[in-house]
Amino acid sequence: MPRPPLVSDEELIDRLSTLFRNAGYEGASMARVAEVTGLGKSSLYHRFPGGKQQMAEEVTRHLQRTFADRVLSPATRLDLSVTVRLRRIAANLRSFYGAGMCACLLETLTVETISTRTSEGIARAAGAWTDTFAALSREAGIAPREAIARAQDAIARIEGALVLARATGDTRAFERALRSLPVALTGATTDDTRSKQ
Amino acid sequence: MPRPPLVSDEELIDRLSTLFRNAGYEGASMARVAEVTGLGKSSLYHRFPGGKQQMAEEVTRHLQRTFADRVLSPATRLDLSVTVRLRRIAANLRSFYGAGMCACLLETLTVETISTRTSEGIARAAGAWTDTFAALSREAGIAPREAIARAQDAIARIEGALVLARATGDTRAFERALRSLPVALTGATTDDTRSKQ
DNA sequence: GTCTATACGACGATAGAC
DNA sequence: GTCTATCGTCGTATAGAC
Repeated sequence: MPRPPLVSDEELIDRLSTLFRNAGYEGASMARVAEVTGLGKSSLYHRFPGGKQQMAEEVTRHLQRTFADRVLSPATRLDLSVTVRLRRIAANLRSFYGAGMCACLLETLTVETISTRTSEGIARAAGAWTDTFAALSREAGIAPREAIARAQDAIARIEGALVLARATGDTRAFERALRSLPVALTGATTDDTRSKQ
Repeated sequence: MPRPPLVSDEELIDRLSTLFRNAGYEGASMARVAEVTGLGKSSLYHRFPGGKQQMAEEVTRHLQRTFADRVLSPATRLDLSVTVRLRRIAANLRSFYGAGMCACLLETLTVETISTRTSEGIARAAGAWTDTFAALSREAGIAPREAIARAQDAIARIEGALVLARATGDTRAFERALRSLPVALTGATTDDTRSKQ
């Protein structure tokens, strides 16, 4: 009769995700992994035969799912206006990133040397986020190509605000990025650089 | 009679800066440092008695100076209009960041565990950049508080575009961030989230 | 499935010769 | 000022008992 695991798979990947997000790939040493999960190293290699690389891959997948569920899910609430949906997404982003004080895997995992599989996962996550924002922008009447540009620009502003917050401790740019999200994706703009491209 | 160094101080800090920018603090192992500088480890500890931490501090200072000289210097060209100065700065940013494919110390050095002195240097560099942009914005007639907000937002957009480029390989958001820089700091905006703050 | 014990390399840093 | 040789520590990963 197989022995039940001390820590459920759900719990395990959840704690791993938190660690990888805040410490990055190289900062998340096996010692710290063992510490935050309460498991010995051998147990971890039993659950992740591929070692740290496999952990990074599964963390990437898990955070992408979590992001879709806990952040982007209002995007498909067709009963709400696009603006209201974006306001809800902004609120979700605020809590997901701890009001600007939490890092994003896009930033922490792209600095370090990681496997091709993991960086492909990161690229896919960025793509999914962009697609969601672009779809909302199109739904608000923005032309397809400009919708993609607006989506990328909005995400860039959010990510950059997180970088700035980590560097300076000032989270106001993050707050403004969230506040301006509905306008950035749906509103009129004085920025004529997009149409010229 | 003292023996002249194999590599000049200038050359040394320059190669170190390139390495730290692209590999980050933990990725810049002493082995790689020795490799790119052509010096042995002991020589490096002779020139940097404080070890890697001292290297990081001096790289931070050096890059801040370089950034001021090679990127932000048009800001004080009082003979040019603010818009023209910003276009020149945008061009400088493009070459400084390798058209979007080079990382920024703000991103790479804030992920990893570094000394307080170094992170203070990073914060100072971010502050200097913000101050320069905010001064230009004020010069264009923007109110002081909003000028700071615009400066932060413009920097966030640039930094975030670099993150996105590293994650996806798509540098178009970076290009747009540079193109819209003059308007972002000086022009009218439909973004009413700033004044509400 | 989890543990203790350990292998083995890479890390940052140092000693001492030249 | 630079080198070779080496230290101790921590990294990932594994072996084998329970």
